[in-house]
Amino acid sequence: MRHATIRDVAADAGVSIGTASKALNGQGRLRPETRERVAEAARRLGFAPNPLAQALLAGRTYTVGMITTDSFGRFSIPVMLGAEDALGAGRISVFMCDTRDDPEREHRYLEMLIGRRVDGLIVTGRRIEPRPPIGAGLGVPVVYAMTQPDGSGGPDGPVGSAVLPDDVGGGAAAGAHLLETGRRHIAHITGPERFLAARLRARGLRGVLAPGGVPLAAGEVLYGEWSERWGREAAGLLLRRAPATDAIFCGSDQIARGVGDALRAAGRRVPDDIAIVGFDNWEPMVLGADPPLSSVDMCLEDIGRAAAEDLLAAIGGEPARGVRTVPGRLVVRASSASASS
Amino acid sequence: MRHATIRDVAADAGVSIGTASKALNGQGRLRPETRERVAEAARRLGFAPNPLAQALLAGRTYTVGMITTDSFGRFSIPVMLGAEDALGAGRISVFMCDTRDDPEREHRYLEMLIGRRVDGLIVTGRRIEPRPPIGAGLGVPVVYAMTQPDGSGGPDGPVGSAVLPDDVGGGAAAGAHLLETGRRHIAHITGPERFLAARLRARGLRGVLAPGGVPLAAGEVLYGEWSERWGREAAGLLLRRAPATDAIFCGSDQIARGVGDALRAAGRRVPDDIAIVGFDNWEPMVLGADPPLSSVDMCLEDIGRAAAEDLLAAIGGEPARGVRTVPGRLVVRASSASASS
DNA sequence: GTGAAAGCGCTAACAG
DNA sequence: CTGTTAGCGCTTTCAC
Repeated sequence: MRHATIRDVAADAGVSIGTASKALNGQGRLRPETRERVAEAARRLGFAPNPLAQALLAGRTYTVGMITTDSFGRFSIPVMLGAEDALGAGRISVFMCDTRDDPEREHRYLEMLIGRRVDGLIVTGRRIEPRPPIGAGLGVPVVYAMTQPDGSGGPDGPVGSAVLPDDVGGGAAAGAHLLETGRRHIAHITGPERFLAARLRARGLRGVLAPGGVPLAAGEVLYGEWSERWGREAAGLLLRRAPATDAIFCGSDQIARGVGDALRAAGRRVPDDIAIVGFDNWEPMVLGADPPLSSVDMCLEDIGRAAAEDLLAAIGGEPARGVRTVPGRLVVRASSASASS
Repeated sequence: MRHATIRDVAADAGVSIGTASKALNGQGRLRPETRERVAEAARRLGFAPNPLAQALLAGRTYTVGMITTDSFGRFSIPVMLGAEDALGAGRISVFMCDTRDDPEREHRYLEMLIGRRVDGLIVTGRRIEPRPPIGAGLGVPVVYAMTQPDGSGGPDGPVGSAVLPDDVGGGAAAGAHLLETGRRHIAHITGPERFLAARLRARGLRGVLAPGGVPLAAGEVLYGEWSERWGREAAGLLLRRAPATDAIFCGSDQIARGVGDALRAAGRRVPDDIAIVGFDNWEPMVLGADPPLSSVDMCLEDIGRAAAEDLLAAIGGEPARGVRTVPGRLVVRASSASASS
């Protein structure tokens, strides 16, 4: 099944190639009847223009490269999905590249993508900390999603814009929800302090507790790891240090799972004695828990979509600047129902 | 930074375009010194041939389309990673397409990929049951990974080959391991019976129990759902029906988690009283569990890699036929250590 | 209104 | 050994 070319269409319609092209693209002035004849021929032959030829001529490929350092992990996947969705709607195809966090692979992919004349690049990651920019003077727009370039981009100014989740807002939403449901001894167990996301979420939480004069249970944020194990360990610690705790906001759903297990083992009921709110809204984790976990959803697909929109705008000549944040949303489930008291 | 063209290189080296091409591609007979001069010019100018032009001419794009129905879920991601890895090594780039299980989207993507003249297609899924073939007479080879086409492919014979995990082997490995570690009352809790994967895993387990005259604890496979909730429920059921059970092989890690929680709640110790083996070796699940879960790893990346290899072979004119199975491996962790007795 | 011709960047066949 | 030519499929002047 060879592809029909415009030549075939022209022959079939009894016109020249140039005329056929004009007819198909609505260019120039042609007799409507000619246009129709060409359209008809194209339809009959199942003609579709060869994008390679078009690209060669136009210098635009309608492709973009998506580079992830995250092995398509839990975070970058939804981001990529959202981006792919938004780009696909604009008839843009996506080359996917997984660098496995290897700078050398990243470089190879970058060369390949530029070589293939992509119209733009989306770089995704698993951590929001600034990373070395992917390259300067590439000649194509770059948008970062779930990660951001460090520095201000060198001599040429910023090398691209970035779209990030609203970690501060997420922490605040969790805190507000716990306050609203009557909790007054709220603790925070989260990942390593060196993670910007952990610090921002903590800041968001503090931001809503402080105005109400509600201190953090245990007096401080319990930084540790992003693991269930740490959740279990920290919960034990917390029960000893601050037995009055009636709510725990966790920096991840995995931590929340560990916390839940430890509370149950210690004979505390969730949510009656202690409410739990997680972060990520990672379905298998939050729905598998007993009771199901309330959690902050970063709306990763929206981040991807936003990044794609910014990229399309940049390709169109209207580059976004700086960092943009996408709001998340709190999903309330049984683990943080109102205290029964 | 405009891309240097072969014309620039030719000019810089003081030769004609044709000569430059030959020099760069090692064709024809040229004076070594000329070759060197051209190579030098290319290097200096950072020349890289325009793949669009090459593709236009050669009718090969060195791109393949990867279509997933799974929204890049837990199963298709590692598969895609493996495939992308193997293809990337062959300098082939991957267009990624997520159909969200929507036949119409699938069709759109298919048209787009064929239109872009991909050299081949990889179709991945989340279930191994036969699915409607993606299309017949596409003119490009297709390999299915983690899914397979139904029918025998219509008038033209099979429309492509398929690469699947070894579910039977996985079930057998789990059973053998439990027998070897001294368990004799082995139960099986798994997902819905309508899932081929569930039936195959059960078959594998039975295949190793039967020869040793070891009956299945509770007398039958407990089919249910792929969820923690079902794991909890089924474990309760099992303890009532077959209190002597000393090992449970679970059809998924999520089920295994639920089982573990229920056993703990019932006062049974893992692994001392009852061993647990899961399936999928899904790291966040198996490592987060307490104790960490033994689990069967389907080696999804290998499946992807195998699919990519088959596709490359097919593109090269040596299409694979039928269904190929990739061996998994059992990862033993604390949840199935030998009975202490 | 329509056709002929040039050219996007490259390779392959043929002259010289 | 090297240069010239044709052409992949398409769009876009520019004549007619």
